[in-house]
Amino acid sequence: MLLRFIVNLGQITTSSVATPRAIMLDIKFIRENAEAVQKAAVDKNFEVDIDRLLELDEERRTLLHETEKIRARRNEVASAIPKASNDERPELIAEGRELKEKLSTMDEELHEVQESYESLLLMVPNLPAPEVPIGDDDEDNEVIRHVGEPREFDFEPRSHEELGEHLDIIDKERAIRMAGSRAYALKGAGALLEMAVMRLGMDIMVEAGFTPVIGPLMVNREAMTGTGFFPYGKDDTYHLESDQKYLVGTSEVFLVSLHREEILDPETLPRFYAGKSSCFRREAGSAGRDVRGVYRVHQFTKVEQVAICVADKDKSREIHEKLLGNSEKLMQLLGLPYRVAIACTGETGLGQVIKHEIETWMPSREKYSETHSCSSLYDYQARRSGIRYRDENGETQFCYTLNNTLAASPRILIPILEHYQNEDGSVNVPEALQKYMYGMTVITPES
RNA sequence: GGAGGGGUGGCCGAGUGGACGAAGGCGCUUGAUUCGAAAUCAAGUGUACCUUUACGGGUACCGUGGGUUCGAAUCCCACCCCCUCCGCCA
Repeated sequence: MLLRFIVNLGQITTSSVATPRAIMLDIKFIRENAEAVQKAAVDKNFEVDIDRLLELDEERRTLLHETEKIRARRNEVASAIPKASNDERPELIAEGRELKEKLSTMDEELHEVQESYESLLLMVPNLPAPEVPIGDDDEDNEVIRHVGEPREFDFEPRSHEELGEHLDIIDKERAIRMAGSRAYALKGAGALLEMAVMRLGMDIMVEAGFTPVIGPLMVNREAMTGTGFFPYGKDDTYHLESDQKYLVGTSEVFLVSLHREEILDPETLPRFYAGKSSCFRREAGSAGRDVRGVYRVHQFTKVEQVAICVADKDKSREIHEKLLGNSEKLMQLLGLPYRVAIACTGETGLGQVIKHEIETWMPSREKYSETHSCSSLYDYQARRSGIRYRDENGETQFCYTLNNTLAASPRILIPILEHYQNEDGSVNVPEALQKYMYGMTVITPES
């Protein structure tokens, strides 16, 4: 089985040996469900050796126990010294010195074990929900409903690329000249169209009670690891080397990280956020794929939904449907034909429990293609990010997180342009977008 | 970019080598008082990991990481962040 990602372990740093933080699936859970976890990794197409992890866990705990015993004695000796008589003191100091030596070698060993352990732990995937079909690629996704019908053209429809050029609203040639492959520029009605979709999207979000957020697009490694994009997604992420910052591939990174290392008041849950941001993706390993048009680009704009809720599967599922519903609402307002599918295991990301994709009909591709992705992660991100709440027993619990695309452009412009095109190469503006387009109803080369 | 100041618990704030997981205050919880409340008094009040059937015990955490020491919130080094002034700037 081909591995989806090439893993770079080199730069993962771990938290201190003395205070291991919960950073992944609960190790106790992994211990008790080793087989299921290993199966999840195989089904999801991630390579991780659970047996090795458990071995390291065993070693780690043994060393932890031993070092803690030495530390306890060291503390005892150290506090006895000031009270000791002059006769006793040299002996105690000698013992302390000895303990220090012992501790330093053992600590080093523990450190190494801990580091391997945590690196491995970061790569353990979350378990997919039972209803997720097992499979390798999107061929194995399970379509659960269709909404709308692909348009029957009584003329030869043009691709969005042709339309974009004809209308002079998508300029790839000039953009590529200054920025390289997969670059594009939206001009005139093209730029307005993108902004219109984003504004419509944000209106839906605000009406639904989501808090709009514009957040940092350059973030540190902790935010990337905390949201589960590192270590696996590292190759797909732009790195600003001189500042040790990374460009986010989605506003999910800053929306989830908003509450990093916080204990939230459960009264304030669930929290709903809508982020609007540029998104940056290197698209590593996809050279030569989807090179036509603006389907797969390095930089795009997105309105994203994020929810943080209590650790309850039913509640999470309820919110999942709500997020999905918001996106479908947008699609229906845009009047675009789409279908909804459950992503199979091979298409389900490291932390994802279940993912629904909205796939929109794209005439030029002659198929439904992904425009939205709605994911439940349970406590996967919250563990890594330290987002907790206090339950009714006063115990801290990790929150559950979810996210879904509300609208991503320019990809969403593809079905809009292609679906609403006219025989003369003009494009009708969907009614829902007209008010954000200064009343423009049709895009022509002159408009 | 240059010069200086600073990061301690939910908050404020003390602490410059041992009695400090950390004074004091505020806040919060519980109890006493009260018909009830306020005020007052008393007790409690961080996070995580390891261990234990349990009661409990242990370890770590004073921005982060290293170092010195029998012993570090306290001393040393590096980094991160915040504030003030200067420079530059949408």
